[in-house]
Amino acid sequence: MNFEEIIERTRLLINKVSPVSEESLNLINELVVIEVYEKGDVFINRGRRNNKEYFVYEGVCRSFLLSPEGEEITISYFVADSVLSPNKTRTGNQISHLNFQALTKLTIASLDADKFEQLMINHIDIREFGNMVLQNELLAKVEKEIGLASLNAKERLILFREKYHFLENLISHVDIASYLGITNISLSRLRKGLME
Amino acid sequence: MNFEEIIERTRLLINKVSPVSEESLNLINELVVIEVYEKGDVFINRGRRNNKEYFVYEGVCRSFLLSPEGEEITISYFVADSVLSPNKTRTGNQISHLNFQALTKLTIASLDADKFEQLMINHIDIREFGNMVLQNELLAKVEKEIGLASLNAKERLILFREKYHFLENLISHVDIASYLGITNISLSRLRKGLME
DNA sequence: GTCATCCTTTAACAAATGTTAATGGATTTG
DNA sequence: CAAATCCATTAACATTTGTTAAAGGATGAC
Repeated sequence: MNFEEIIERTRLLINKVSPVSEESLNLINELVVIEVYEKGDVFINRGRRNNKEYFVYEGVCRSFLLSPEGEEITISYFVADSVLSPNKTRTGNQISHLNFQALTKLTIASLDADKFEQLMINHIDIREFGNMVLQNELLAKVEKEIGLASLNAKERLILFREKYHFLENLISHVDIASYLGITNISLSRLRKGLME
Repeated sequence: MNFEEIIERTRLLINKVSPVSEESLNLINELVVIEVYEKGDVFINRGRRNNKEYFVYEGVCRSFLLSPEGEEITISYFVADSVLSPNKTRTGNQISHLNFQALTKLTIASLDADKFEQLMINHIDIREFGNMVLQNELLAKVEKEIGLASLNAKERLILFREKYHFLENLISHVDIASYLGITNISLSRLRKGLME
């Protein structure tokens, strides 16, 4: 991925959220460092230091946690051309609260979070972008919360399909089931039920 | 509530999250406007404009939404000496995504969100405070999400009691049940089951 | 104080989801 | 190619949770 491609990728991704000036785009791109991971790699570990922001250029990843019983619970999915949860929302004292794992080959941009925060402070368009990422993050969480609190599993699966139709044949059903708050056996039953 | 009391209330509340200098405290207090509501009052309406930050001085309130079926779903509770979700996380284009309702007589401080954002930009300790509020907000959401995704209703009720023990005898069980993602009939059964 | 209203509990039954175990298909490894 | 492994499905049964309806208790209005 050459420099030109990176600039275009970043422009596309940022404009999807909240457009910034060409000057701001350049300032952001100066911070970009490309990282590539293989399927299955955990690239942010809960409990370890993390001080970066991330843009997903290619592939799919998820955030997950261990339940009290030691099962992996998928919290969120992140697809190509989207922004990972803001550093401030997934760390405390620079220590990560969550694990992030590549579910396919994954190409991401990483940016120093402190330097990015400075850009947010000094540039209103970058601040707007950052705030919009934050809003979208919370909005997605509230939506998921409502789903878990008010819909049954079948309805949640239907919503999941509307939002992430391409993921169902791409990633493990165990992961999807934990995201939906059910067992993978239930997921299999629901899939069958929805086929008819 | 006189000026001195307000200052002390604010100091207490802010120090619980992330301490700020005496100077910053004064700058924040200059923005404070006291609002008082009665039990049942909805003081932020979904779909209406809102451009304030809020501190809860006395009483309890909740955020809620209507499910697709028109039922009220309680998203979060906010108790005395805590900060309401940051404006940026509960609005989009200054339009509120959520309803907020007083569950008891409620005394809150409201602050102009734009002016508060300027304070965050110009004062690192206030920025730290704001960011910490944000982190706590997300952390609470992730915790709740894990609970909904990985625990059964009985376990969620036990957690709720640990976190909000005093609320169970104060507010409607219909509200609590929707927070836990169950019906109030199930809640009643679980309460009985846990008594033995 | 009595009536009306609201909230919680209880009961009986239905539906959804979990648990355990076995089966079958696909993919990888040797 | 065969064996091994992983993953999804299916089955049988247990448990949890929802639905509907009725009853009991508390609170406030008159």
